[in-house]
Parts: sequence; C-alpha cells; structure tokens
Amino acid sequence: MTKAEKTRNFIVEKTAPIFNMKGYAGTSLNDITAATGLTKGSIYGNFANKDEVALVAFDYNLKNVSSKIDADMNKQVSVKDKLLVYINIYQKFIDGSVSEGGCPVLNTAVDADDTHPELREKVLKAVLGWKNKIAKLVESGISTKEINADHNPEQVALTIIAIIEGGIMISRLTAKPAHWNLIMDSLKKYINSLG
Amino acid sequence: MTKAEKTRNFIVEKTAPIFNMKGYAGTSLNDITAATGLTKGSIYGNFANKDEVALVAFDYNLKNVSSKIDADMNKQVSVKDKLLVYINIYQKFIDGSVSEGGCPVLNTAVDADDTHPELREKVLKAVLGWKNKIAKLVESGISTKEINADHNPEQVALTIIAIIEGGIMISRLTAKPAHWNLIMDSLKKYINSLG
DNA sequence: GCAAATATATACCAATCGGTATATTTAATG
DNA sequence: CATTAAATATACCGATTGGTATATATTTGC
Repeated sequence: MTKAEKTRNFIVEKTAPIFNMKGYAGTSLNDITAATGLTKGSIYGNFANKDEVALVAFDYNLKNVSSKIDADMNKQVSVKDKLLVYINIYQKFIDGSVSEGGCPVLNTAVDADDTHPELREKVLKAVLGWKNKIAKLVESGISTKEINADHNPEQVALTIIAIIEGGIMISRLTAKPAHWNLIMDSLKKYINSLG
Repeated sequence: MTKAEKTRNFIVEKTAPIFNMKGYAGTSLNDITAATGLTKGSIYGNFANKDEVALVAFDYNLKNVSSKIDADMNKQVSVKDKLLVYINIYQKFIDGSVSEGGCPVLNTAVDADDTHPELREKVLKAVLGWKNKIAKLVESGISTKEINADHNPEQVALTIIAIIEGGIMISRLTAKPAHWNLIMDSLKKYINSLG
C-alpha cells in the first residue's frame, strides 16, 4: 500500500463519521482538515473534490455495517436466526459504539434524497441490495419449510428494513434504549411469526 | 392580521418545503429570499435569524401533517380504523402531493439529531407526543375490549411509528409505490392482529 | 545516495455564507 | 391628508465556503 493510498484511507476513516453525523451540506472542508490534521492541498491531492470524499465515506460507513452483519450472520444456520442478527448489530449503531451518527443508510437516504443524486444513487443501491439479500434468505427459508410459503419475500424484506430504520430514528432521537428494545421485541415477534 | 404577520406566514409557507427537502445546513438565506421574492432585510425584519425561520418552518410542516391526521381520524370510530388513517395520510407524503420532501419528523430527526439541539428538541417532543397519542388510543381500545389486553400500548405505538417512518424512507428513496404498499400491508396486518 | 515522481503545505481566489446598519418605502392612525 | 410607526430594500460587513496554482517536502525506484 503506497503512501497516497494510506493517506486516502486515513482521510476517509476520519471524515466518514463526520459525514454520517452532519450530512453532506453540513460537513465543510474545514471539518475535513480539522479531523485529519491535513491541509486542503493534501485533501485535494488525494480527492477530486468534496463530493468524492463524501461518496467514498459513504462506502466506508456502509461497509462498516455490512461487514459486521455478514460476519455475525455466517455464524447462524437457520434463516430466522440470521434475520435476528440485525437486532444485535444495529443496537450498536444507536449508542454510537460502532459508527458515530447512527445508520449511514438512514442518514444518507434522508440527507441526499432531494439534494445529491450521486449519493442518492449509492444509498438506493444499498437499500435494494439489502432488500434482495433478505428476500433471498426468506426464499431459502421457504424452500426448506422453515418459513411458511404464504409469505412474500420482498414484503418481508421491506418490512424488516422499515422497522429497523424507523426504530433507529426513534431510538437515537429519544435516546431511550427501552424504546429500541420494545421495537426490536416487535421485530422478533414478526420474524418468529414467519414460520 | 397585520402586514408583518402576513409576511411572516408567507415566509414560513414558502420556506418550509425547502427546509424539509434540504435540511437546516442545506438551506441558505439565498434559498429563502429566492423562494419568497423578498430581500434579506425583509426576512431579518420578521425573524431574528435563520434558526428562528427553521424552527417555525418545522412547526408549520408538522402541523400540516398532524392537522390532516386529526381530521381524518375524527371521522373514524374504532381504534383500529383510527390507526389505519396513518396509512392513507402518509401515502401522500411520499408522492409529494402534501408536503414536499417527505415526512418532516423523519427529515428533521435525522438532520438535527447530532447538529441542532433546538430543532432536535422540537422533533423529539413531536415523536413523544405522537407515541403518547397512539398509546392512549390503544389503551382506550383495550378498555373497550377492541384490543387484546396483552398488548403493551407504548410498544404498539413505537412499532407503528417505526414502520411508517422506515417505510417513508424506503419508499421515497426507491420511488416505488409498490414498496410502500407492501410495507403498509404489513402494518395493516399488524394493526388487525391487535385484537 | 541521487533523481524523478509523488505527496503535502502555503497562499491565494471568487463566491457565498449569515447577519446588520441605514435608507427608503409602505401601512396604520388621528 | 399628514404624521407616525412599521415594514422592506439597499448596501455593506467579516467570515467561511469549495477550490486551485504553485512551492516545498517527502517517498520511491534505480
């Protein structure tokens, strides 16, 4: 790994939490230089512009989530246990012990929806990929009779994502872990009702 | 209504959709003057600063939602029918036929969570009030035997809000009405399963 | 260790940011 | 209609915005 690649990674690591907390418009180049200790010249030597930093930072934040989910999910065998992994992982996104600022999918979707087409496209792909992942999981559960065949895999996927993301919004806003627990209890019941 | 009050309302009406779409940091004073056709002097003659415009704009956006919900809810008699009102109302927030930029609660919660304490406080109160409203509705449903007594009213309230807000995030991002319909179908099943 | 290539810092740019003092216009009141 | 009070526009402020040209360090490959 060359020096520039290291610096690029360093910049992304340091700025990704800021973009996740403050959003695209709310994050200034001054924030970026302050967080990295580098100068503007150094930032622009490694990135074309602020947009590129934001786009790569989103990828970083997303991978931070998905890699943890994949790792924990691979430890589980049943479809239902795999789905329940989300509950434990996302809990860490509320207290900030994993990624500061909460879920990057929710944050970026709301932030970029009407303002930043490129960023919007990235988070759109992330949500659709997430949806397909859960849907295929449900399909495999149906084929092994673990899940009742009368369930629509896409609907199950969208419902799970909605509860998680809505739950994150509420729990981070109210800062009450009890709220998260109650919502996740509903999600557990929903997942267990699938078959 | 004096001239200044009219102008104040005018400014709020014109800027509220912008704050809802672009967020606090993303909305500039240039946006405000462009949307109103007024000058900066006129804006600052009616508001102390950008913050005050944003705070009043949030109140306006919130009332825009809640008044419509209250009106439709009063037409319904059963608790379950009252809860189902949310589905029809919020559908209009996705295609933009009511408030541009989607749900102000979701937008402001995500936007202001880590950045704007005053705005955060406002949306926090809105969510807690919403939660209490649904919880009391569920309690009354339990007392009339319409809803099974083994349900936790607060949990039901939080779950409904989470599904709605998560559903809005997904549906606005993917721009697929089918996604909203599938998620709301799950919400209908959930509400109907209450008793 | 030396040269070439790369990476970082300095100093600057025009544009825009939120905000304000003051002049001018408009509206309310006798 | 005249006077006063309120509302709006003009012109400006310093600070900050994202971005760049160029000089200076720092690596890298030989």
